[in-house]
Order: sequence, then structure tokens, then C-alpha cells
Amino acid sequence: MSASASSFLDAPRVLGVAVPTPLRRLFDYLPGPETPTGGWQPGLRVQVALGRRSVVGIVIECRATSEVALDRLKPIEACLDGSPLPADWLWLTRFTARYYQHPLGDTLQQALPVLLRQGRPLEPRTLERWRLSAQGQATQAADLGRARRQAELLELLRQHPRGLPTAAVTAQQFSRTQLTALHDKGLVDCLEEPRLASEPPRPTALLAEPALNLNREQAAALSTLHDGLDRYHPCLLQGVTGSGKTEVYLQLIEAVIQRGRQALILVPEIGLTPQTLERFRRRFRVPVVALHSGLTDHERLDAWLAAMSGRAPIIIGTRSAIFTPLAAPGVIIVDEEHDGSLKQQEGLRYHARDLAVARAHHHGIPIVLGSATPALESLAQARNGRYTHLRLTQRASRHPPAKLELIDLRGRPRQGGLIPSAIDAIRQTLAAGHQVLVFINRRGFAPTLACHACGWLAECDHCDARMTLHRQPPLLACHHCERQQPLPPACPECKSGDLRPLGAGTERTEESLAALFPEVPVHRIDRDSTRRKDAFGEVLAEIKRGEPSLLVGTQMLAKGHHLPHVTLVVVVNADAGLYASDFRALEHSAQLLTQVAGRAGRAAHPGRVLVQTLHSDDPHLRLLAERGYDALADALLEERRGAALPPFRFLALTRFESAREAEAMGLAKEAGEALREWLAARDNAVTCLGPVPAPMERRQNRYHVQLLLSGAQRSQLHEASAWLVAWLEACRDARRVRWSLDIDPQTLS
DNA sequence: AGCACGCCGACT
DNA sequence: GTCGGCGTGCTC
Repeated sequence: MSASASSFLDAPRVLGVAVPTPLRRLFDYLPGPETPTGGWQPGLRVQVALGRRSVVGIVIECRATSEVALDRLKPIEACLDGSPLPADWLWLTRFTARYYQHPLGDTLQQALPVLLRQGRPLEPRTLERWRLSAQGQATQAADLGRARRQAELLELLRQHPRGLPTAAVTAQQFSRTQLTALHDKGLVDCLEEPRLASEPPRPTALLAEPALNLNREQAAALSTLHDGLDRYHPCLLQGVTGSGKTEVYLQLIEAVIQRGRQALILVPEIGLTPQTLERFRRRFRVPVVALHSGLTDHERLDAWLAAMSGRAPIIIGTRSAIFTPLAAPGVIIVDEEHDGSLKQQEGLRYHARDLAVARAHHHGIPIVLGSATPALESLAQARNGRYTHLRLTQRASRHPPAKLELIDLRGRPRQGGLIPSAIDAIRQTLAAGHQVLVFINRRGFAPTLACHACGWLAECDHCDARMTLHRQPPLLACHHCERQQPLPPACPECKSGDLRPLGAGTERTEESLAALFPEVPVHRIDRDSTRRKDAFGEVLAEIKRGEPSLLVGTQMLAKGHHLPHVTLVVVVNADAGLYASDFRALEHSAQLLTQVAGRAGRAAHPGRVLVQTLHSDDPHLRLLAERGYDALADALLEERRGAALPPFRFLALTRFESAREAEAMGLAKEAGEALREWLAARDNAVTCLGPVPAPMERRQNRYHVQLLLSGAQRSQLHEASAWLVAWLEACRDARRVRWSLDIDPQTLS
């Protein structure tokens, strides 16, 4: 607490409140006429006037004075909470706002469930129960005159002296309007009672089903984790696909709950499937709360409050679940910690894994980062000893992970992107009664449409990108904006009719495979085919039945799903990520290939993985194929060191965006010059690169330019980026250009 | 971000 | 004469 903070004895004269604006400062208010029961404290939600509107803010500071003249301060309209939001939650959001240089008000809002953002009370939902009032009991149905349904409802309630919940009333075909009509006439009382018991009865046994036996590696990993339950203990749990990471998580969580603590588990967006949840719920008798995009606002609030009060011992969620308050934090687990969905890619660009580490450190609890293919950042921390490196190398099935077999695409005829030897391998696998997974990381029918007479390519009018050809329905679509166009009947340039698809996407490969193997079902799994709710689940259920079949899919299929009958994986083209400009492209590509390969041969049969490539002699690809992810990761780490890139340097990327290119570039130049001058004067070793146009400069008709800051020390990078943000906020020219800062950017595009 | 104010073009 | 386009400025 700062020196100006007040104690209970001298009530604050000014409250610094974080309000929902993009402005990076607090707004000062005078305390309202009523002081909350526990006095004014940071973390209380308040209703305040801001300009002409009334907003929900959060008290951050209680002070004696303000820099703004006191007569210009408005009083707080109302205090919304009896007690403040938990201190650890407040710590985390303030840390996040500071680390990512994001406005505190906006950060707090994002870390709060929608209903709390809107000012709803900090209490679990109540159940409404309707009961006749004394006046209602004295009223006869006939007294209600023409309101026949209201009279009938009155009679229904008369039969239930203890009252009826709303749901029971509506189940009898009565409406809420009829209830409120009776309520307004004073004939009916509405009682509110908690929906949940405040404390669930402690089960006598924690486990609903016995834990599995651990192999030696699992047991060793668990024992190491057990030794560090009462302190900050970061662990990288690196386990090949099928090595039983989840079982280690489950037994660790068991130990944590037995100590009366809570476990928070973060998973990638795609990983929070009903199957995953089911596994946790089957194991434990205590509630497992899930936080995912499918919840209603009310469900989300209930889950959040259950975690905050400690009623929920196990919380599983995607990225944003890192902001769940915990009454008794015991462990944080980040599964698939390398996964890109853990980083938010717009607005507050936080990385849930990095926040998880900071949070675990703050609480003094262990954190487990689990992956078969760890991010280079995490691997580097394990190599330098800051993280304990736990490894699981053995798979439950006796087969070692399948090796990648590189097959050369050059000069071979292709059908739906597949060369004859790959098609032969598919035929043999199907004949043996197994399933085949064909992995292709492009949606649509073909990456683009080309004119064979003049070389014209279908390009988006609004982006520097090719348009993807789709066949069902037939159209050209840009995957970078929402634009769609009908297929041109002839080449717009030379009027030739010889337009042909160029390359293969999931639709085209599906079509070719259906023609080649008419006797076998072909399932396509990508964002287009699974748009309908449950479609994905239905296909997965069908696949699990184990009939010989072909699966064609994007990375949706590559991640996490157990496909026990797949014994052959064919990667249509490994080259996309090999020569991409982004510095993380190779790392991501290696992770994806390893994940895809992990789908093969998990059950009784060994698997094969065929990787088609135009660069079968590429040293990175060969290293991955011959010696595996770890060897490639080591090589990539050395390259990163040489190139002064993360994890050996820290980056902050400033993006500028405008409808007019010169405007974005102009501001970026000005900002870059100002920053360089400041860096030189301050002896700050941060380097400022650019401005340069973004890799895809024009997107949705807006021009993107960027300025890259790079530093060997976080503190210097933080100071420099904070200065730049302040400069931009103060700059008049900056108001016409949209700019944003990305700390630890995942990509430079 | 909202939300107002303010100053110029085509409409009842 | 007014409705409304979005440039500019402010929010304790």
C-alpha cells in the first residue's frame, strides 16, 4: 500500500477508479454518501458517472487527495459489493495490465464474467419461488374478473402453500407475465433462495473410480510433483502422445484436493471436449467446473463464483479461465502449453501460459506445463534449469511413436494432392481393415484459381491474398476477410475459358479419395464441414466404431483426439511452414507434424506416417524425421540464439493500421524516430526495427505497418514500450491511425 | 470506447 | 428549411 492509502480510521477523501475506457489512467471520484460496511477498499465495484453515461468501475486506490481539483470530482453513485473482489484476482489483473501495457479498466472488464461487468450482484443466482400472499389467500378466483389464466394460476399456487419455483409454473403453461401481474396486484410474493447449497457435503471418498497404475516414468514425475506442492515449482511435463500425461495430472489433482486446495487446468480451445471433461468427472466425486465458450452468461457467473468461494475444487477452462479467482489455489496445469490458442490475438494480447506461471509464482504453488512438443520458450527454461524437466517417453501401447517417412513430390503425378506411392499405401491400409488420416492444412477445394492461358490468379480486392476456391457451394472466398465472389466464367484478364484449380484443399482431396476408394466412407473434418453444432462429435463417434475409412482433415483432427484405428497418416504437403517468413513457422510446423504423427498406431497396430514434400532434403525436415522433435528444437534454439530472437531476446511489436498507407507509415516513422532518440538518451539497449509493411500489408482494405522492439532484458523492453505507448497516447496524429502493442508476439504478421 | 458537438451536402 | 455524414474532443 502506498503512503497515501488510508486506513479504516481516516476514511479516504478520493477514490481512484478503473473505468471501462481505453485510457491508461484511473478516474478519481468522491466517496458516495454511504460508506460500504467494510469501508472503502480496492476491489469494490462501483457505479459511477462517466461523461454522460453511467458505468461499472472498480476501486483501485483509496487516497487523501487528487491531482484533479476536488470540485470537478463526481461522487460515486453506488457501491455494488458488500466485500471487494479477491485480492489475488486484483493482483493478477493489475499485473496483466502492466505487463501487456493494456488499459487497466479494460483488463479488469475482460477478466470479469459479463454479468459482473454489467453490475450484477456478486452472489450466486437465486431461485425464485412464488407463493400466495396473505391478500392472495383471501382472494377468490372470481375476484379476478376477466383474467381467467391469472385466476387459474392463483388456484394452482393455492395448492402449493410452500410456493413454486418459476420453472414449475411455466411448466404448467403459465407465463412470467401472468406471474408478474399477480405480483403487481400484491396477491403473490416472490421469495429468493440460493440455488446451490453453500457447501456441498464432503464425500467420504474423493475418487469415484480408482486411479490407474503408473509406469516408472509417470510415478517418478508424480513423485517429483508431490515434493513441491507447497511452493512455486514450475515443471515442464514433456510426454509423447499416448504416454499418459493426463493420468499424472489426475493423480496430482487428487493430492491437491486432499490438502483442501483447488486445481486450475487450462486447455487449448480445441481440447475442452466433452470427452476430456468426462474423464475428469468420472474420476472425482467432487464437482468439476468447466469454463468454455458454450456457457450462458449465468452459467459462467455461477462457475466463477463457485471457484471464488472454493466450492469448486477443480476448474477446467480455455485461455480466459486464467482469470478465475481461486479461494485456495493448489496447482495450475497448462495442458498443450505450446498451443497457439493460449495467446489472445486481439485487444489485450495476453498469453495464458505466461500469466499462469506468474500467477503460480505469486501464490507460491506448483505449475505444470504439459506438452509432447513444448514451446521453445519452455524448453529453454527447462534446459537452463529454471523449470524442472519431467519426461514421459513410453507409450501405453508398446509401439514407439511412428517415424516420419519423407516422400518426394517432385516430378510425380498427383491426384487430389497425393502421389501414387501414397495412394498405394492408403489402399493397403484400407485392405488391412484399418483407417487412414490424410492431413492437409488448407480448407476449401483448392488454394486458388489460375488461368492457364495468361497466368492470372484469383486475388482478393481487399487483401494482398489469393482467394480460395470452394466447391460446395462453388465460390471464391478470401480467408482473411469475409469476402466471397461467384466463380468467373472466364479469365477476367484474357477472357480464356481455361481456368483451373491450383493445388489441393480438403474438399479436393476428399473428392479424389472418394473417387479412388468408392467402397470406403470418406469423412472430411475442417471448419466448413463441422460448422453445424455436433457435426464434429457425430463424425468422431462414427470413426471410433473402427470401420475402415478415410479421414481428411485440417489441424482440427491433428490435435488431441484419440483415433485408435488409424494406422496410416499421410501429410499432403509439409512445405507450407518450412519456408514461411515468420520466425516461429518452423517450430509450429514441427509441433504440428509431430502431433499429426502421434495420431498413428495408438492401439494394437504400429503406424506409418508419410510426409509428402518438395524438399525432402531440407535439413530441418530431415532432422525432425530422423531424430525427432527434441533434436530439431535444439537446432532451432541455436538458430534463435544466433538470430537474437526469442527465447534469447524479448520482443514487443507495435502495429499501425489505417485505410491510407501513408498515414500508417507516417505515424510509425515518427514514433520510431522519437523512440530511437529516447533510447539513445537513456542508454537503453533496446533496438527498434522498422517501420516495415506487415507481411500481408493490405487486409480488408486496411494497410498494416509495424515497428519491432527487441531487448535482451525485459525491464528495458518494458520501459521502452511504456514510453512508446505514452508517446502515442499523447500524439495528436495518432488518433487517426489505429495502433496496438503486442508484448511477446506469437507471430510477426 | 462511447457520446456529444459541429459543420457541410441531398431530401421531405 | 432539416436529416445525417463522420471529423474532433472529452470523460474524474
